[in-house]
Amino acid sequence: MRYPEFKQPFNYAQVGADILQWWQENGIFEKSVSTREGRPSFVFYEGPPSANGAPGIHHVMARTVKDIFCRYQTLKGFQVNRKGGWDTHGLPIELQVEKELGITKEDIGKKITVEEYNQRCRETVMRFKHQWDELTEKMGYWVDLSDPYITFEPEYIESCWALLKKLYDKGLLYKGYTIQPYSPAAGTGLSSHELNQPGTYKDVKDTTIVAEFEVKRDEQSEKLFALADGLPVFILAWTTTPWTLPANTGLAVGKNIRYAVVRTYNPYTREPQVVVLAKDLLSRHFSEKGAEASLEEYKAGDKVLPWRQLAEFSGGELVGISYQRLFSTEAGFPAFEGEERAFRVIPGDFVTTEDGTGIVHISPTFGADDFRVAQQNDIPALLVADDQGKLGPIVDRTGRYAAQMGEFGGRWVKNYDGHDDSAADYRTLDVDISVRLKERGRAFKVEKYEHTYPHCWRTDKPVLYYPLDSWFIKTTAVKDRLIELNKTINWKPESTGTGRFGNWLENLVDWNLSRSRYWGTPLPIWRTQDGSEEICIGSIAELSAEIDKAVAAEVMTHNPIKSGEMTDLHRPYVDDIFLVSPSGQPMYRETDLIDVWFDSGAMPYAQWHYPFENHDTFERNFPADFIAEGVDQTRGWFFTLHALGVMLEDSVAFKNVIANGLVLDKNGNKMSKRLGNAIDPFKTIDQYGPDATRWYMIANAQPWDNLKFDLAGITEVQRRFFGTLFNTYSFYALYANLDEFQAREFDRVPLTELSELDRWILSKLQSLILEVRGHFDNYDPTKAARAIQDFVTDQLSNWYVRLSRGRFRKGELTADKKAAFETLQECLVVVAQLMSPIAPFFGEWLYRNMTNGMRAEAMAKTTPLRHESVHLSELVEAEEHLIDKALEERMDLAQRISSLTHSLRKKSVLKVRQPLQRILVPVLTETTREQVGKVEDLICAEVNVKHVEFLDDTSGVLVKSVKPNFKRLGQQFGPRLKAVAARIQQMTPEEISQLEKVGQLAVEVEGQPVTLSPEDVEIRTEDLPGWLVATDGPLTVALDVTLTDELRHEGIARELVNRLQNLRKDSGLEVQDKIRVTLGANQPELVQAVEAFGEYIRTETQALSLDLTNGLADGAVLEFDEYSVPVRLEVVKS
RNA sequence: GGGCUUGUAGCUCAGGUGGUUAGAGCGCGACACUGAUAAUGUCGAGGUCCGUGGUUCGAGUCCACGCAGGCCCA
Repeated sequence: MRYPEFKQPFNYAQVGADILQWWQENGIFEKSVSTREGRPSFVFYEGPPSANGAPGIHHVMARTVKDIFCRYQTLKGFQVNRKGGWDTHGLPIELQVEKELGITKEDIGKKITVEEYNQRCRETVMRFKHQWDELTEKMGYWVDLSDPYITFEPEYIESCWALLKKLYDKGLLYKGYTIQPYSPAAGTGLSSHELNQPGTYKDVKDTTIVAEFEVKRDEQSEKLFALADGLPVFILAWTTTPWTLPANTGLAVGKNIRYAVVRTYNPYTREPQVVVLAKDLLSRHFSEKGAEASLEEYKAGDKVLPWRQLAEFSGGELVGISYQRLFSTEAGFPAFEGEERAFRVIPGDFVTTEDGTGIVHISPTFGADDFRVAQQNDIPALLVADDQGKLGPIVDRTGRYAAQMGEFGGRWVKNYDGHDDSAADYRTLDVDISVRLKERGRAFKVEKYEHTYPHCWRTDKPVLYYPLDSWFIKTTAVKDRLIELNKTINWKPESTGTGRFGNWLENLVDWNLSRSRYWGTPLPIWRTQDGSEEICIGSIAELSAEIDKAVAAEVMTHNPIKSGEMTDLHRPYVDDIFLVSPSGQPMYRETDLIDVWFDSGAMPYAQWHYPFENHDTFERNFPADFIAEGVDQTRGWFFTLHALGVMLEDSVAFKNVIANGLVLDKNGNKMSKRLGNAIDPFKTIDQYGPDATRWYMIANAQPWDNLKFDLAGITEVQRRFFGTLFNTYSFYALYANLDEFQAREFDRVPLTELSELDRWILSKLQSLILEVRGHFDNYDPTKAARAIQDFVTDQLSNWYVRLSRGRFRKGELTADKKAAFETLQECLVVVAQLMSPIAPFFGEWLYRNMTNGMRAEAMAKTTPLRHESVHLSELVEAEEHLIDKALEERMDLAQRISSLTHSLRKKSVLKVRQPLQRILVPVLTETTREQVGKVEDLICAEVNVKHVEFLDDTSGVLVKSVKPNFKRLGQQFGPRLKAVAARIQQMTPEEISQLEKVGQLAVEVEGQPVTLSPEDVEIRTEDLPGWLVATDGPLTVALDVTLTDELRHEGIARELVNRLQNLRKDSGLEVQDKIRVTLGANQPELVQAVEAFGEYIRTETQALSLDLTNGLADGAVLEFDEYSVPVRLEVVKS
């Protein structure tokens, strides 16, 4: 057997396993790289995954996208190195280890040494590596797993250090501080990337306060007191974080916002007072009834708060007013440096009248905007000294009030330590502060309010905005260049590049590098205690040289690098190294680690240990031609790659990028283990096979759209696409083997001798090659997949093979039969190749089944099919001269005429098995007649009629109608179009005829002469009087339903064939088995049919003889229509 | 609140530059075809193309404003 044959049901998962094994045994992946040595390279960067968790189905999606283009470019002849990598540092691993050990950050260095802790991280981070490797192999993702880059290795860290030093030398690395999101529970500042984690922003109900700040009476405020009639005046400010109120040092107003001065009462103490708030927000705080209620008669128990607006001021007029501190030193709260400059009204550009009071309470240590406007207006922050005398905010790093904070000293700002807060009388700090303010008449409104607030993505606790020392990379210095170069990157989809990424670049801030953690790349900067001298280390050698100086200065006892004691650059070892400054001062390492995103952004350099070695390799592999990751990486890996590329090389780091969307469950919900709707990638691949899984993911939606993952979709792909392709192959294999046919690359039937059908499918095939190449080149795998699928199912299987079956089945191996085999063989081999980037296993299976028999000769003659694997082959070029548009057009006509005829048969209840005499096709042009004439045989065979009859003008039976060509007429007539169109629809047959013959027609529309040309209308035939017709656009078909005796007899013959074939099948006969048939001669029509068409019946059913007899009583009976025919069937063993 | 994005049949998706009957597959019902086919064909049921305005002779398509979902950020 030359072509392997397979039984249904076909096991696609097994193909995956078998091909995988064959790849591994024969080193096909390695060969796909090594055989391209010396060819131009296509550079791909693997974004490193972290192996501290099990891979999910979305990883199959992401990696399929990556794999497709690497395989495609390999087919195109490029060498595609794919170095794998692992992302190993960072908070997720640390938190996982803490959880497993049952410790917190505070315990590190106490309950467990940093050394042990980091060792534990190192072990944990690769825990799921074997699962990742297994998935990589099973899904057919080709990446070099044997020599991956690993971000915790000394060489990798050393590269990062070298890059940092380059930035340092360029002045792009600096120490500063900002108000940053900070997670007291995790004990760390949160990067913007971490705050970008899904689920970070949550709706929470907090106690909120509209606090009353009592205005001091002075020159500035006299205009208010002049209205107040002796009452105290308060400024109202709203906050959702009452715990920041004791740190208040200023109030911000909008310069152009209008503020109202209102006479009213304190709702809690019922004291009369005057308050100030934004005019636009009056209705939020006061009712309409209150404006009418008597000011004088307000008393305890009244629900309606009376109020009167006294005056209006702009924010600018309020600036400079002073007010009393809310929590005073007299009440036990601490004095602080610069207090005399505090408690003033200042302008703030961020103030709105969206909510609150239009006045914003400012605590410079707890808000980024606050910090900025406070600095601009010389408002001090409230700072207190810690036990070492160092000044800091009123909240310490664990999220607790400083001891100095009077009655609230030592209180938790939020529940960061997990204390029991379930008791009914439990009161949060926010509540206690509210209560105190209410008692003192300093609260105007206290209420629970639901708003969104960021939470630490891992501990789930609310973040604090908190001042932290930080090292920054000054990305703002190269902002313009980042934007400029970004415009040269081909983003898929484009909007992610221009919108999401581009807008982000437009609003860039400096990159905060610092992380106060343990497991990560240490910041290689040493400083003197006073910070006046510092050094940035760029290599191990440099560090060693500096240690030598320190040893000489007796700051260090010996050099642990030279002695071989220090082989790891992580903490705690680097922290034990002290250097000496030029002035002889000891220098200590800045204890920060760097953002893990620096690690991954550094992979173009660090994966090669550049700049310490592999200069050539780096040069050859920078920048990347292609990367692909999830859209969530936009401000993560995509950004850090780009930023470092621009800052270090003044270049993009990648030229083409696909940002793929999320994989959701079939209902569009996010997959999560908790909800139990997560799809197990291993089970999916085991059950459906890798190819159908990959194909479904790619064909169903564009990679950058979210994918609603539905297993039923894989089944459909498997049935419809892979099933059809498998069957097409099986058909080829079955008949090729029966004929002992072996395709060769030589001695093929010449093109000129091929049938219409052959030349048609080959034309379609070339168009497909062009189309698929175009889509892949354009990084659009979905359109490529859909084009291949449509070709295989609609064109190849459902038209070419369907209409060619007879050619394969019958007789000797004639030139026509050989041509059919060769054409189908050509199509299948090309399809195998085109599909192989998306379905690498099935593509390989099909390619090898189709070509293994040709290999020896191909190798001997060095022809295209010499390659043992489709993935080693070279992508076929479209032979454009084979594309015959006229042929494609007339085949399209054949398909549509057939479809119309089927439709007519259905209406007339005439099954296809019943032959009919003719169909009638009106033709308006000679070319249509010629086109249809060339495919007449195909149509007749498909719809079982004897011939196609054309009707033209001379027949005198055509009824024509016209349809306005709106596109053309609209441009010509504009507003008059409706009238013109109406006139056209009223055209008489004579007018139509004149338009056709003369080439123009003068008519009158609304009293105006209008000249119509044939292009202005579409002339079509719609009806044949006396005939049942079907139409499809300009095509009309009529069916002659007259049945003659001969046609009836042939119909009977075909029924007999059908029943006999079924009987053969049911009896378990093979296709090539011969039979002898005896039929009961019990009906005259039947006897006539058998006599007339006996030869036909015998050929179709492989019958050596076909006899009629009256004596058949027992045995099987063939039943159809009104007939019931006894039959005896004998098998003839050959 | 801002940026980006999606909204077309029960489901998944197509619908260059505006053109008058909005398509496909799946699913559902019926009938048919088939010695490769668990495939396929024909017919049928199923659409206020998210809404409201606007531009235009003409809007699923362009513009504005909304609504709903998603992602990212404040």
